[in-house]
Amino acid sequence: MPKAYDPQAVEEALYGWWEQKGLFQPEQQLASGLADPSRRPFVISMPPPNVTGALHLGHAITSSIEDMLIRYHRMVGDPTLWVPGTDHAGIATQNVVERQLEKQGITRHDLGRERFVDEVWGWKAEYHARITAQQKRMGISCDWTRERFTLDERLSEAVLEAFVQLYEEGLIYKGNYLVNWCPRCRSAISDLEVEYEEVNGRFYTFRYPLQEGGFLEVSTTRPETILGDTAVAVHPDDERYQAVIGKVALVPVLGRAIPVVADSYVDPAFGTGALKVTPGHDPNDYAIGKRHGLTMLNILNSDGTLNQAAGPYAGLDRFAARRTLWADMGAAGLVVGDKEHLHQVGHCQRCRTIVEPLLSEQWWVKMEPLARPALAAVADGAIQIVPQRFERVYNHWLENIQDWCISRQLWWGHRIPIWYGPDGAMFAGRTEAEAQAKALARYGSAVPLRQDPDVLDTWFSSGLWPFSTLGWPARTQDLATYYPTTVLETGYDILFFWVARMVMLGLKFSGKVPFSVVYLHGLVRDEQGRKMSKSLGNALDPLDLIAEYGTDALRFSLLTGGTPGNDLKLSVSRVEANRNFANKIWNAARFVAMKLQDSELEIDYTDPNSPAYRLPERSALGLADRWILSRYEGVRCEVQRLVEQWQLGEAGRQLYEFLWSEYCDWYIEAAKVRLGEGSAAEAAATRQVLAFVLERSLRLLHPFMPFVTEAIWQNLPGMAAGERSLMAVRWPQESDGHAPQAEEAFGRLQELVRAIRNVRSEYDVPAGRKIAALVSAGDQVELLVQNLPTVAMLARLDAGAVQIAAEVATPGKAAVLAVAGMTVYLPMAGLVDLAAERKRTQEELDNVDRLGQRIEGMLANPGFVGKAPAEVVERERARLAELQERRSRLTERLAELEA
RNA sequence: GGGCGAAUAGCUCAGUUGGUUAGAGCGCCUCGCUUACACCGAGGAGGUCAGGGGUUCAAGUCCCUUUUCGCCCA
Repeated sequence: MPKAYDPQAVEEALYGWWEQKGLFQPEQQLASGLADPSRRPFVISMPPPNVTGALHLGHAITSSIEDMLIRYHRMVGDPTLWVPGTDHAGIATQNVVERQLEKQGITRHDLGRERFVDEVWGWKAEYHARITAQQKRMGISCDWTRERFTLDERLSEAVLEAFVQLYEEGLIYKGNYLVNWCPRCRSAISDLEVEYEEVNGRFYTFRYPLQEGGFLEVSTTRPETILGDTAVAVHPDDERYQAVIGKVALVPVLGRAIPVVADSYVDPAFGTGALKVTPGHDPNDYAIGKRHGLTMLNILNSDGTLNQAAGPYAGLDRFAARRTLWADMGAAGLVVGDKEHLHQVGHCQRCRTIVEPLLSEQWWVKMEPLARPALAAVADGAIQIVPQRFERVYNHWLENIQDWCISRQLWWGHRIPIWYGPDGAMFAGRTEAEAQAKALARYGSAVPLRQDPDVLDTWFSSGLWPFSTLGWPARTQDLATYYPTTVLETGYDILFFWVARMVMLGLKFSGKVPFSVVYLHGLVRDEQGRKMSKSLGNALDPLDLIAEYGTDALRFSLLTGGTPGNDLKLSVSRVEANRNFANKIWNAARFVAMKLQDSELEIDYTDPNSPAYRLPERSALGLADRWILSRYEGVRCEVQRLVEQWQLGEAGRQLYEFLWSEYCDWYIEAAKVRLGEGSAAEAAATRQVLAFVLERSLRLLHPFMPFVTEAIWQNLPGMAAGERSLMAVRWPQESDGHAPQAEEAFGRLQELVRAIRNVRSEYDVPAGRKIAALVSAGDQVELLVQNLPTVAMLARLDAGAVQIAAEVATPGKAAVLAVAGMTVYLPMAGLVDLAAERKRTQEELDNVDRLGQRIEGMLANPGFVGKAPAEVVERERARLAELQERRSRLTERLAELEA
């Protein structure tokens, strides 16, 4: 093993080897005997990345968490399936390709639909290879043989089936309503795809001429919509405007006559209290228009220019029209003024263009009937959301759900399976033939049919993902075995977009919840908490981090850097620290492997999937052995509990702490003594314990850091034999290491060693100098005598010059420690400064007194003694006794110093 | 306007049935190449757990409230 762990040297080869072993597939897990066929499969549908996207930290955190869960469950023995795939991402992908064509001066219309779509498929092929290669760098153990793409033939069949069923049940309908229109994408988008941003706009106030003379002052943020006004509204109770209700106003410039209506929607306190009403371009005005039977006028073309309804302004872009109209109105004396105005403006999620509400004929899904069962699934616990607080967000959205606009005026996507007859009649069909058959039934003869040109919202197909990937609508074996899936893991930002829709569609089409747990992670942000973005230039590329620090370091950082549902600020220094952690384990393993060489290790091969280092007889174990075995068992138990409770970060942190601060810092150091100075039997026992704890810890850590753990495991004698993989070794069962007395006793030795090191440091004793010690050990003589070699090595004492007795004679010039129930004298001729000793002792005494008083206060409180659990009271009593004992030692010492 | 989250060491964060003197990483200070590791080891400094009130024998943790920041929804 090289001196430093080099991730680049091992990762890609290990990944290829894992993949080739086939154990990412549940069939292989069962065949190898790793998975237990009687256990319920553990299944995750991977959130499919955009096929033309590049791996970013959002994918990286998703991969890290899901792979951690998958590896854990595979080791536990569940038949484990992780279904990967990519999403065609309609608008996003079409935009990317269009922009690319633009560079060559071509628009998609130049190519025509068919050639354009071919072009996108070409892109898909190229970028698909790139994104999956990038995902593999993360080490994800998903079943690539089951990889899917939302536009695959089988998945497209699922989309058609879902659409036709919903259509036939009346849950999908076509209608002319107000939609969010992106003039750049030239498509409708759904409510969710509109992002509101605060914009510093202007608030324009002008005079609305009345037919009978006079004016009504009205304000707007979008003057160009004046051209689409079909009413002016005031509040019915507004005294200022009683006289104008029912009168006729004239649209500026156009002179169109429109009514003045009374509607209580109008806020008399806002602006002038009179509202221009544009039902064709504003959702609130649309509602007013419906109530008053107003004309719905559309003044916009699909590209955001004004249409014929705008009269002289036709052909102008909406913003140019705004300026021109306002200037014209100024010339006509209608302008009152304008001022700065901060307001929320809707932008297209994909291209940031300002969205226009627009009347348009689109396809919709009726949501309320789908939402009700989805609410119930969470309410009755069929689906558990982690963290639980997101249930409220989920509920609120579903309780106030709006119908979903699913048609997009794009070319890249699933085409709407509706055909129109010559008279406009609609025929839904899973195939054109099915539609034709329906048409034949209606017309009695074959007629030419025209398919709807639009495609479906990408999220419509994503909503079917957990079951379409498993074969639905066909009744496949996979569907029967692996559906419903177990966990849906994703970022909280797509709770509505994706999660809620999968629940609704899953319940609708499979009659079952699509997953029983929703685990939501936070967004990865930069160190200042800003969203990572290309334009800010603060985006960290996971591949760069992997190249510099290794995949395990990145994974561990993402897993332990935060808590579920909360955003995670990723700092490079943290990744670096975790790279160091990987190196630390690597070196601990180097040490162990070196010590194991040529020794005969006892290995139990009973379970071919789980070779195990045997433990020595209990009687052969030293205190440090019993201590580390007990700590190992504690951590094993805790890690398992935390993982089962979705506290993955805490589980990882505990492993870090255990391996570094206990196994490396204390156990390995202690082991050196018994390996070097102990009997052959002691050395052999120590080797077994070193190997046992390391190997078991590697299993526990493997789901978090798969590469370094596997690379080390391959080097452990007797484990891999060149073919076994740590990935497919059983998760450790409970061991019988639990030994609280050993933990207590070793803890005392640690306390003692720390105290001596502290004094050495205070007195600047060089590390190389071994010092003498006299210890009044009271009833701990035996503990100390037995472990003297260890303590001597750790505290750098001269073992030959250590005197231990229940009470030793007080030496002269010595530093004195009252610790762990003992008094330790460190005679350091010429070094001890009496004044400094007095000060140090006094400070310690003060500290002991302070603590003692606190506890005395608690114990004197009848409420505490009476109401606190007995064990808590008992613990405090014991602590007090110990403090009192320490206090008397310190007082004694102080008296000596002052004498 | 409604909802949610955050506020803990200089920085980034843990702290999940309320119970030892509140922890880690990085940074900082002092030592040290002690035969796994300088991607290291030993020791140390550093916190009125945002403010206020309450519940409790006991509050960083539960309740109320205020402030600041962020997000979601309308």
